[in-house]
Amino acid sequence: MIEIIKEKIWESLKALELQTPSKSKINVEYPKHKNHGDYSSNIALNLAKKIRQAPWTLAKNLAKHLSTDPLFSEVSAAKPGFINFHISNKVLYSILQDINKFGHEFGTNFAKGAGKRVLIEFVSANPTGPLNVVNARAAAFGDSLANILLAQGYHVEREYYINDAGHQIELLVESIENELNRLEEIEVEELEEGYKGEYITEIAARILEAEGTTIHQLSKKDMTQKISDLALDILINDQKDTLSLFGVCFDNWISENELRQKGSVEDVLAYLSETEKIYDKDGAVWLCSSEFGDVKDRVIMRSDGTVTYLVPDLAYHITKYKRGFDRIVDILGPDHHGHIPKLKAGIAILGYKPSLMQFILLQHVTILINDEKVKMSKREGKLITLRQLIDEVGTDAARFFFLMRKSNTPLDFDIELAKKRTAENPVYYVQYAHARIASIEKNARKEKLKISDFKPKYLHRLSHDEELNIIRTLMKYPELVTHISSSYDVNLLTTYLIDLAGEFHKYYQKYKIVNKRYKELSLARLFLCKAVQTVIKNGLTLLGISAPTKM
RNA sequence: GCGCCAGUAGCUCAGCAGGAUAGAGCAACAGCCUUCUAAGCUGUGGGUCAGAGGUUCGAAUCCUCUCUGGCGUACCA
Repeated sequence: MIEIIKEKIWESLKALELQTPSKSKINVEYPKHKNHGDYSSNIALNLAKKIRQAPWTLAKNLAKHLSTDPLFSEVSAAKPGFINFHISNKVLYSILQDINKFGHEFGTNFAKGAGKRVLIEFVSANPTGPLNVVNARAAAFGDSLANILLAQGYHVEREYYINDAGHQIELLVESIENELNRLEEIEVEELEEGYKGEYITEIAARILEAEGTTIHQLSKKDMTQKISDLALDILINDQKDTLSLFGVCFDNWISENELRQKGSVEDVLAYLSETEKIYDKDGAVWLCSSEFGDVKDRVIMRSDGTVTYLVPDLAYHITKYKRGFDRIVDILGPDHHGHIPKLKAGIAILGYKPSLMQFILLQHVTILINDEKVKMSKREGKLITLRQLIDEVGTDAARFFFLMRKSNTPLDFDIELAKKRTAENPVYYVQYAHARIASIEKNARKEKLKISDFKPKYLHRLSHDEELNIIRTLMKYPELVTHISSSYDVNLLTTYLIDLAGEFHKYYQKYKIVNKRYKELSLARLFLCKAVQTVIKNGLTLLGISAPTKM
């Protein structure tokens, strides 16, 4: 609708033989106050200076010209020079018809993405333990964003990068090996840094069960390899299972280990040395990242000859470029933001366009139980895992809660609230609106009111402010989804659904929907309810949350 | 020190593609179930949008500085 109005304004300016700005400069927005109409534009204020005309006169002229358009019931000029648009009821009614006609496709806009290829990498947790709450936030966010981009016609691939190589894996294997020995009452020494927690014991026990004591007959090297293979297999599969419980499925699982075996690390080092943007210092090899926006240069090869994390990560990102994506999105945890400038610099040095990459940083998640913050420590193995979260509050509530906040603000996750089955809990509030409508429809069937008997001419029975306002809210849905596909503010959809559900609950409370004495009115209201239900369901689906018909 | 993110009602936060009187939920208080699910609804109170400048016809929104908090600033990943 916003686009249509922009178009209309542009045509009007042309018709009035005024200087026309580019359409993208025309601003149309939702006014804060209802008596300012459904949409408003400040075009007269912005253009006044250029045209040397008072904004007020310009606004009046434009309003007069636009008010003949059947799209609007009223177009008026307001105080300093705003133009306020009131959409005609007829158009509002036609939106309801659109919603019920398009059903689950209402709110899609495939033309926007037009098949452009987008890669979204998210979660990518170390396979050194179960998924934690920040991983969970990333999973909910990345998956929902992917859904939204898909609905806008982008060709999206969800990707998980498995960091199954490097120092952390060595530590993991050492920890398990130690635990294995401990289980068999072989004397062990405490590891200084190593992984703790029940899952280490569990994995050790499972390996023991699968392999028996024969594992000790292997050479040290073979045994380490065996443990590594088995442990990673267990951990990665556990992550996959948990994610799928959470409703998240990845298209690609990329293994760092495999990339390394293909020699991509050596390749990157070779490319880098050709660029002359690396140098030796203090026995290590450094990258001139500071020339490309980083705060300082970075080591890429340590004095012991091993490469730092940056190198395989560059190798990995090059594969993203080579696969020809139009947009590369990385969703990262809060502890990774220092990594972005290095990566961008490296990419630029290697001759790729850093501007194709977009980074989304998720902030911390704090778990609250009975208003108390739960302290977590990975080293001690004390953490709340995604699996526990799913068991405690369920996938629907967890996903909704993770998506209520902007990605770049910290999130407090109140477990008690997420478990509540009352209006305080926004998930239930929204889902209940959907279920309630299903229930109303059931009641209508009992009363012999069939939605198939509905006729468009009944729509004018929807005349209350509440009814028209609900349609206005429904009308915003498609442009909201489009907006989110560029801004990545997935939280706006969550908020929108809460608002829509609220409007509906209030309406329900005030007006009787099914009343067989007033057939036309009842059918019109059922038609409205159906549309509300469709939009709630479509929205929840994008968020990866179920829309139950009974609660 | 430098960098990133944030600071809006008692609490948790929306709003920040500059707009016309700053919003919701919770908490507090007062109400609504012989009526399509009370997992719901109605009403009341509550604010120097951290502070100071600047840009603008117009700033919670953009810019600069200050203060406060979180994180980063590894030859960790």
